[in-house]
Amino acid sequence: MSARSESAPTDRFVPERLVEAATRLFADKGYPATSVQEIADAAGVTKGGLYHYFKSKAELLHEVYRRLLFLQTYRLEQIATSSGSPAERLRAAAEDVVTSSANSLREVTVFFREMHHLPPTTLATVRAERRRYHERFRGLVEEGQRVGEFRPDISADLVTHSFFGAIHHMAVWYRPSGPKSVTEIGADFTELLLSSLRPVTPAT
Amino acid sequence: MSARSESAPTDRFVPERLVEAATRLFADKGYPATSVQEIADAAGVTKGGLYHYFKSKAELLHEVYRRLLFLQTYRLEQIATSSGSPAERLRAAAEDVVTSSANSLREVTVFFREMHHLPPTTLATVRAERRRYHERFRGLVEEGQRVGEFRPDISADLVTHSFFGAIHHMAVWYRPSGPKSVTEIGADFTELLLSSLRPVTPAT
Amino acid sequence: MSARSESAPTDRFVPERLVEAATRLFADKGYPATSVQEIADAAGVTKGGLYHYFKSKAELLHEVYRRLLFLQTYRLEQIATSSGSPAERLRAAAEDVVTSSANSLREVTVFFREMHHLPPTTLATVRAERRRYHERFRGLVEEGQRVGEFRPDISADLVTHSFFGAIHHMAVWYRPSGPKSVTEIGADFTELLLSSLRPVTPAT
Amino acid sequence: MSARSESAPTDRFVPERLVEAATRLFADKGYPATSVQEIADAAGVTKGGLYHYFKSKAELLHEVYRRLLFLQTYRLEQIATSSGSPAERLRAAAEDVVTSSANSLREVTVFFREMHHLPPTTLATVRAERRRYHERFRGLVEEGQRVGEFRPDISADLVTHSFFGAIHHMAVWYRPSGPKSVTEIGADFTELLLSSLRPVTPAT
DNA sequence: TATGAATGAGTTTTCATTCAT
DNA sequence: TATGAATGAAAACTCATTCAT
Repeated sequence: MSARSESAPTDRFVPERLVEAATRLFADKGYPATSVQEIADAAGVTKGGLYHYFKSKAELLHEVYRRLLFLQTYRLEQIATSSGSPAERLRAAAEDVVTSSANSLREVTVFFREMHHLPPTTLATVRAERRRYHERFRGLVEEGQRVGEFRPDISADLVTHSFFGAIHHMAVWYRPSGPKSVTEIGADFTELLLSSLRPVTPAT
Repeated sequence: MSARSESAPTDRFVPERLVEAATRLFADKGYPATSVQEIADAAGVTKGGLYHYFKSKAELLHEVYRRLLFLQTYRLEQIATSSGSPAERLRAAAEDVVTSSANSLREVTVFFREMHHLPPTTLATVRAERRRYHERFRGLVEEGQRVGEFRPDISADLVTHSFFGAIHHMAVWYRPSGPKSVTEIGADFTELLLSSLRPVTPAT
Repeated sequence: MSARSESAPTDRFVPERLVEAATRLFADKGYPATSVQEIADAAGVTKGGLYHYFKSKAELLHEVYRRLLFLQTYRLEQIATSSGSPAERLRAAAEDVVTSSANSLREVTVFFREMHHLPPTTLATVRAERRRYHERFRGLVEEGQRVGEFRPDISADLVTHSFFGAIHHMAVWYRPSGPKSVTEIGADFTELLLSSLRPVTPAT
Repeated sequence: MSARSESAPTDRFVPERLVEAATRLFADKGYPATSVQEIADAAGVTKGGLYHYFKSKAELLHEVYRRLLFLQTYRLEQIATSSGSPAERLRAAAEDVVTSSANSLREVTVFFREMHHLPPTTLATVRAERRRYHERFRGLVEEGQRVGEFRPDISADLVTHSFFGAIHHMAVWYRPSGPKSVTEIGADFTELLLSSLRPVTPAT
């Protein structure tokens, strides 16, 4: 029913191709600098065809957000509710965020950089969901602080903001072709995060 | 600070007003979504007047970068070459970056978010200077690792990337009207940075 | 009234619903400002469905004209050929035009306002039929003038034009919810028409 | 300062030419069916130039209304406040409306036929002014009824509506090249109007 | 009989920039 | 030094119509 071969823009369904093209172009040139014509061309569709599936350019942007949010929220939820100590779960969550973000670099770039171009209502929804996501992650830090695994005198909020800032920033410097693999970078980032949370007087 | 010129006093501030207006608008709406007309209006100048001082919209964007880069580079240089242990200098540098970034939130926003709209040559220059800045900061980390003040098994490069990612991300959540002062946030961020660098086996 | 066909009962009314929806939308927004999609939506049909019954948007407009012309011509013919003095027949005709127009306000609006959007051949037909209608009505006035019931020194043509102009204009000010009933307005209009035709020296 | 020669579209000022072109095209093809491109072309200006003077297509339509309303209101006011019996003033007003409308046939056509395409606020203004105009004219009829010059049992409101309907309708049948001059038609229309208002029992 | 995908030409509007004054 | 008229290219979006199914 779906893709029988593995290349050519005519594979996969049209809306799929449109979202992919849009993601790539938005990441490369920014949302306002990308024309609907370019998206249509890149997806091998006419402009009219694009508007058959998405009622505006903004709706395409929204779709990029929906997909990333859905994916990330789902994964974090899975990890946060699994068994293991807070430190273990935070470690798993951090590694997962880093690797999945590295694999969706374009989406991440668009997410942070173009957010202010979302229509107001959509923006509110997206922000609310991102806040929930933030709180979920922060919750793991707080849990660890409560049970004594993490330094309690460092703001869990700040740690979370800092961590996601670092993730977002990956889009600026990380290149899949670079010297380190995604897994290594995930491990490094996680180590850095946990390192900053080590208790001042280690349990003897 | 600049221009001690000889023309009428109202004249002297026109370019200044233009850059300020442009910074604000670029931060609020993004570079491509801001029209030259809006900038001129916000600065109380006609479009023709704007083109008298800046030969293109891109040049205005460039100017925003020049100012921020100049300022930050200068301050970091001062601190890095001052006396004190690496840890002391890193602390001072980190605090300074946080507070000065918080005070120039709009410039920082524009810096990271709109960079890809710079004309190619300017972009190359800006990237080079940012790389130097990054290396200067990373150097402080490496120094501290060499003298044993910081954990040596954490990538100095990653720490630096992470830190600047966090700074940039401030523009997303920090509001001057929020509960914490700039100084407090600077202290917190710095503590977080240094905490992550604490040696695993504390100096006995 | 028409179509005693043999297909499914829901089918039979689709074209009917389409013409009604089109009439309403053309009257509200004008012919060019109404999209085929809107008409289809309003009739609860898909666009494809609409094109099954009408081969173009223009044909729908044409249909609005056909119906109104058929109706009005038929009624005037009936009245004009009935018995009674010219004044009596003119009175009956006028009352009938006013009331039937008031009951088909939307059709009347479309008739006069959107006529120039008819395709050329249709337009010619419609104009010819309207001219016949005009002449039929004017004939009644002229008859009355010949037999001395009406002032002979007033142009029958002008009276007719004026009367139909007034009728058309009803769409601008008349509202079914207004203070006067359709019958009252019909009586008033008729009185006004006949009043203007009264002989200068009343029959003694 | 103004037109030195009497033809060529480059004479007169640009906004003037644009309004004239718009009036003609709106009258010929209707407002929605007229493209901004056509107006610009007809006025010998680029589309950008058009938008330099009028901020939207709707504003051009509005301008057509402003001019006609201003003109007609001014003339009626002059006549209504002049000396003479109500009948004399009504006669003067009617003749003037007919002739000035005949000389602005296109404006009149646009006025009645395209009114519903005005933006809501403008529409409200225009309707209010038209209502004042209507009331002014109706006032003359009422005055004449009060002093016994006109039949009191005919609705002054209906007479006024009817008269303006007839005027509007002129655009449908009147051609400057026709057999009757504007003045003759004005006289005929006026005679018709006054004829309908003659008292039933003439003053003996 | 009816659908919905797709097209391509056309719509209004914006905008960075130039230039005569 | 500054203005405002003018341009021309490009933007987002709409729409009547066709057609395979």
